Amino acid sequence: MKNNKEVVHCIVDYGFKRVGGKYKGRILWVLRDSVLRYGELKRAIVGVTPKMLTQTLRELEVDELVSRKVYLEVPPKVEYALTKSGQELIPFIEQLRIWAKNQMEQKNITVNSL
Amino acid sequence: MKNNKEVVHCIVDYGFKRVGGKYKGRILWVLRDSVLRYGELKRAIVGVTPKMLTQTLRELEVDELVSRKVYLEVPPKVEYALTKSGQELIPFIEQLRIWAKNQMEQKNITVNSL
DNA sequence: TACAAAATAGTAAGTACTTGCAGTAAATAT
DNA sequence: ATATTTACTGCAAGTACTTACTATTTTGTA
Repeated sequence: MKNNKEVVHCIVDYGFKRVGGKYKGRILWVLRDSVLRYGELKRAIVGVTPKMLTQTLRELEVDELVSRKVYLEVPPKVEYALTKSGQELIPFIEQLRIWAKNQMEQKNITVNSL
Repeated sequence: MKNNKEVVHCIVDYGFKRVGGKYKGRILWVLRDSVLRYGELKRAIVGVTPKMLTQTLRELEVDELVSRKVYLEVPPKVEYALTKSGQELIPFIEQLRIWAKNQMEQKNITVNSL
């Protein structure tokens, strides 16, 4: 999302710009109750390419929704966790999730993985 | 969003796919408490091109978040309103909005229009 | 000494999303 | 007869977003 991130039209617009994007919601959601290493996230978010995962995590980090902790070991170890702001977003995602669940039931849609 | 809309990885993924996109959130939000004509929406959503607005409204219609009522008059008159599913999404957007508002205050960000 | 492991970085190529611009329809006002 | 109004549609062009693939770092291990 290099997109006019500067041009915010309204508060709702601002909100969606922080959380929008192909993987952000899922990443925040899996981090809701556990700190995860890069590789663990990779396995959790089925379908992400490593490049995309890293890139998305960087954006979340810049926006201060996710924190990154590097352990100086070899092989490398990096842990990702929600920040306070990130945690505050969880109830919101939870609500979307409830809505989505109902929709999927009504429309008889099933999920590919998980 | 022609994007693998078919490939849903999890419930959260499904939810974000319905509401994601550059203008969907804003459109749903302005429709929260009033039925609007195409032209009114156009003025409300600062920055949308007519093409994009139409396209986005079509997607929302297909997803049954928004209803479209055509009056057989000349010049044409078309009204857009939230469906039941669309309305159920409002509390969610409201929550994102509260979060976003806090964030913007903390980060001292201001809005370009509105 | 070559090899594996974990977490990336860089660049080119591909695909999806948006914009811009021209054009349509049909009744009414001029 | 022509202009005006409203809500679009179609297509080409432009921009943003993703993927694919190659490469890097460092230390313990075979």
